[in-house]
Amino acid sequence: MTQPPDSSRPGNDRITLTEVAGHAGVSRSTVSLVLRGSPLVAAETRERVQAAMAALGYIYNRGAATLRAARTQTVGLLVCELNNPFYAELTAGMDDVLDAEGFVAFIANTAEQPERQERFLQRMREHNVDGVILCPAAGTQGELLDRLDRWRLPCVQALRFVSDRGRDYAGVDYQAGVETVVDHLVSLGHSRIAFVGGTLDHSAYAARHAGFTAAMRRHGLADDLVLRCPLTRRSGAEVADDLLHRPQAPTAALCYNDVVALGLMLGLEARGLRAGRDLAVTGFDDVPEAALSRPALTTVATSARQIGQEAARLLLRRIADPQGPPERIILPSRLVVRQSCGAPIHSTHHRDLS
Amino acid sequence: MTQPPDSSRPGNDRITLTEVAGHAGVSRSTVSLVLRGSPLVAAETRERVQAAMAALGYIYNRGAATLRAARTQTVGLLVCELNNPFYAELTAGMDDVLDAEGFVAFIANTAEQPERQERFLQRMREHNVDGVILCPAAGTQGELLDRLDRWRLPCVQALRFVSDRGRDYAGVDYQAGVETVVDHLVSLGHSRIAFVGGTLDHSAYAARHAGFTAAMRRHGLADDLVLRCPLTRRSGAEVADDLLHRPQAPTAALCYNDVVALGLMLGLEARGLRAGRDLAVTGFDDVPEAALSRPALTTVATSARQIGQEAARLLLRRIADPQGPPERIILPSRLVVRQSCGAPIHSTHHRDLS
DNA sequence: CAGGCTAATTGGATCGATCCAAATACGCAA
DNA sequence: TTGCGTATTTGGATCGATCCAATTAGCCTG
Repeated sequence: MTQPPDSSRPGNDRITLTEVAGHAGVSRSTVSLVLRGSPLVAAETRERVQAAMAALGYIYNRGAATLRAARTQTVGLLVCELNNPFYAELTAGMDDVLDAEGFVAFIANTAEQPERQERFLQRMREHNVDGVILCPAAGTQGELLDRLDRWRLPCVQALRFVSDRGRDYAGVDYQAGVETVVDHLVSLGHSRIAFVGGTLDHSAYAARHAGFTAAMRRHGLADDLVLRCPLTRRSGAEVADDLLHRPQAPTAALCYNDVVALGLMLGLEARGLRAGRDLAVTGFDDVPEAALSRPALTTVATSARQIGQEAARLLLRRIADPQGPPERIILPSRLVVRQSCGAPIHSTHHRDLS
Repeated sequence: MTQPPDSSRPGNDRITLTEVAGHAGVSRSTVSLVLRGSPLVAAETRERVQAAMAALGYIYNRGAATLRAARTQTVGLLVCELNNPFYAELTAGMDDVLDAEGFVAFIANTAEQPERQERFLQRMREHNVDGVILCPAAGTQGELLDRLDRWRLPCVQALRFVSDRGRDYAGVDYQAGVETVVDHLVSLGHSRIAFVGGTLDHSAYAARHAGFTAAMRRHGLADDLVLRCPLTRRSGAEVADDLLHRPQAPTAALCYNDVVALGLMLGLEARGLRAGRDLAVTGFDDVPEAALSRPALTTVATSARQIGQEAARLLLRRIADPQGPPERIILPSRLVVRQSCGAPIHSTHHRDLS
């Protein structure tokens, strides 16, 4: 009927700064200064306090600190598609930089759902994050960024943007990447080139499509062969028929990303056709499988990890200086020519491994 | 020389519960009760308070709440290798469940470094997480779990464990998975089978190796052909020579995971050999590339996302009831027979897409 | 030795919520 | 009208840190 006599109340055993102060024979204020590495404290005192902290097993209570101090040393990562290996790499890159600066990141997978993204943002605000890195879900309204401003919540957009006017952004030069691919295909003699894949509207789609259009026009070629389809292997495979049974069938398919390209190659194979011989196929991202498929996929390499690192760096800078000038970091991409575009097939000895 | 006159102090504009109370004409206590959904509050009052919150744009300050309340609604995710697509999927699964319960997760990539893992754990404690999901870095000492106990920090191990005696764990039945592979290879007539890959010692390695040994002995076969190598494509390729130039060369290589297996297949090819014809090759994980390689890789499918979900569920249960009985969830794996093990080659029409 | 200056330390108020015991309001029976 | 039980509401103390103005200690100089 009563509490068990020996019941040690849960969580009551946490050592506080006051207890450390008692043990070290100084005031709370001094311990607090030591915690924050203030130069005001005498070396001898500092050591005594640190010894006390070690002896008692003191753990800093950031929640308490946050109540007074401005910062929490936390940031939010809102990723539009966490299960995609590309974003995994990106996240790892962010983690590298944040860890080095003593920050911890909340992670959230918005799964391309704006309302989920909204929910997570609220939650992050409740947790008082110092800023967020956002890969905006497709369909995100531009008004969101204004709200972030009003909330005074520093935000860096990564890989995609709702708007990048006057805002921090880290991404890849998708347009130039696609243009390089077109140039390469044209140099191989192709003139009917299709742009394949992508259903959602966001800046990353727009940029690639713009690259396609710009390069085609530059070469005086028609840029109207655009097939939108979901970014899955399956849809890539299914689009093969549509592509080949047109009045003027293209001789090359420039795919939105590797996943679609790999799917398309499977679709061709299932029809007894082969990429690189019957249809030139190219991808985008250079996922590990690209080097591995037969024929190996010509694609554009982007360094996901590095983008993650840059985005984190931008955010930390913005947190430190909210008024500073906005920065855009656009990393270059790199054309990786393999066999799927019809270039001469090399010996497998030279295939790249990862 | 003085502050600009209009300088609105940063962060001073946050609405507090007290202001909501004033606006709604009730006390702070009442607002607090509304926030926590207490049934004590009269419906009419509740509505008035909620209207005030909406009108003022109130944001709950969890940091402040944490100071008094026991819970933070946050957990930590310590992943040993975040950039691996497998873990990306796992993380997405955890996120699904945590989101539904209103929790947010801190993420940390330990990158197989115990000291990094240690650092993150301290940081999570500072942030007062309610619990952690741990994929222990290779080399983690068993003593860590005791410390977690002492800290009263609920912990669920996932995919690997340091020790699972009396502890929560969610993972895959690696041993059974490997045994199935051995059985299949034996049924195809193989008797000299090598176990290839893995350098780090952890439970996931031990379980697979145990499966190999058990099944081989069961069939009365020698289980001593074990080649340890790093889990990269490159090492997989390099191991091919070693494998083939032994006095009694094996006829099958059961690889630790798909990455090594895919590498090994490339190594064979570079020597003019072919998996499934000159050497049976199998993998583990069923990564997307497995279905895509030529020949397609026979492997064992595990559902990463589901494991993530289960691990999160276990953790939430443990947080709710710290004294409850420990639970182990072992999900089954599934043999996926493709061409790399020497089974008859099917038409590509039947190849599975993802 | 007083006075001034720097270096180091300190106590009390404070952040924004929760907890708890106590106060108040209301309805109804005696 | 009083008394009492139930339903609501409330003020003050509290969590564990930080901030700030004020104090104390130590040293040098004239």
